[in-house]
Amino acid sequence: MKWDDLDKQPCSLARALSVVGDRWTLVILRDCFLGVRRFDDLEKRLGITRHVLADRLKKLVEHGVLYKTPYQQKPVREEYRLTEKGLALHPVVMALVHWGDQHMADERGAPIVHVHKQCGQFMQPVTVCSCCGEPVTARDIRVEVGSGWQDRSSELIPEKDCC
Amino acid sequence: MKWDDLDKQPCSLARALSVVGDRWTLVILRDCFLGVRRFDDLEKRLGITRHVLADRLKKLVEHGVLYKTPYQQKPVREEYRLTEKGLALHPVVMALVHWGDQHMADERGAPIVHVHKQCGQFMQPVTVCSCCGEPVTARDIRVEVGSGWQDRSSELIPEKDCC
DNA sequence: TAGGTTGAGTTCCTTTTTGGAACCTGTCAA
DNA sequence: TTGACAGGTTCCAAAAAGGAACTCAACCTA
Repeated sequence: MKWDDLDKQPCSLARALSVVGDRWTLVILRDCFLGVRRFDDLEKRLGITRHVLADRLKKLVEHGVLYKTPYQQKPVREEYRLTEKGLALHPVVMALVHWGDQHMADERGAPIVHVHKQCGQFMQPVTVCSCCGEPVTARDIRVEVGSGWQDRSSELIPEKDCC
Repeated sequence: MKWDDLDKQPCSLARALSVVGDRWTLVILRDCFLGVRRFDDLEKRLGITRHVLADRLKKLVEHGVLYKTPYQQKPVREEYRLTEKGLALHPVVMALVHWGDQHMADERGAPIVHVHKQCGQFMQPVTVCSCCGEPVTARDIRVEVGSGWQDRSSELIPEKDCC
């Protein structure tokens, strides 16, 4: 299967990855979450080549994850900012950063820490159930077919558990 | 910057993406979380080419995300299973699926739904603060330098907020 | 007013990665 | 003896990424 066909699968993860699943996109979005907004700043910080950066930004704008807005006239200069759809990716970024902190950090520990403005404490992201509020892990979840399912591939959910 | 240098950055997201940030890895891991374990099953379900699949599985084993374990002798056949490090990626997968459900689904809704075994309800993942337990969004977080920081690039955290 | 700088890209060419198909290796079953 | 199965490897063409140079319009500076 070609990568561009991934978003046609009946799978939300595949659809999400068709937007953010390439080599550079989430690194770009990390910087957007840190407040970086300009093409040149992104290029300097990321060490990405300019035409890949231009391409990724265009796609993110097309997908409604970022939007361009002018910050000066004459000459017109535009910056990229997160839309609500883009801001909604924050749990993804936090989850990845947390996994990196836990499993990929060196002996010095986390390079960046997060402060929760409301409670003022250093925090890690915890994933909880929207119904009962308890923390969930892979072992606590069972998967079922939902309304968006097309039964043309009825074998898509195996019987086995992940562990 | 080359992709292979990404894990040398003082950034947990970059380090995480050096493992799971390519086009196919998270799709493979999605199937692992669904209980798919064998090379052939992965190939059939994913539509990935065999040598990319072999390469990604090898890398995931090298990084300790999956492990190989024999399920028969003569001939030896091995399957791939998630390690604890791999299971710890579940919040990442859940966050991506949830974002896909919310922002990339068609009119039919989510193809797959999750049941929380403990409470028996359909659930969505919610990211909360590890200290106060309140839900957190991008706007609720402030970033600070942590112990793993190397100050060779002191400009890495801009002053601006993300929105 | 000539020359340099800035921001945001494009273009061109080379190197790496994918996609797609075919091939290989043990074992078992017909 | 042939074929199937599982789990790969090998080969080649096509697509994507890396790297450097070029563009363009407006501004700054001497």
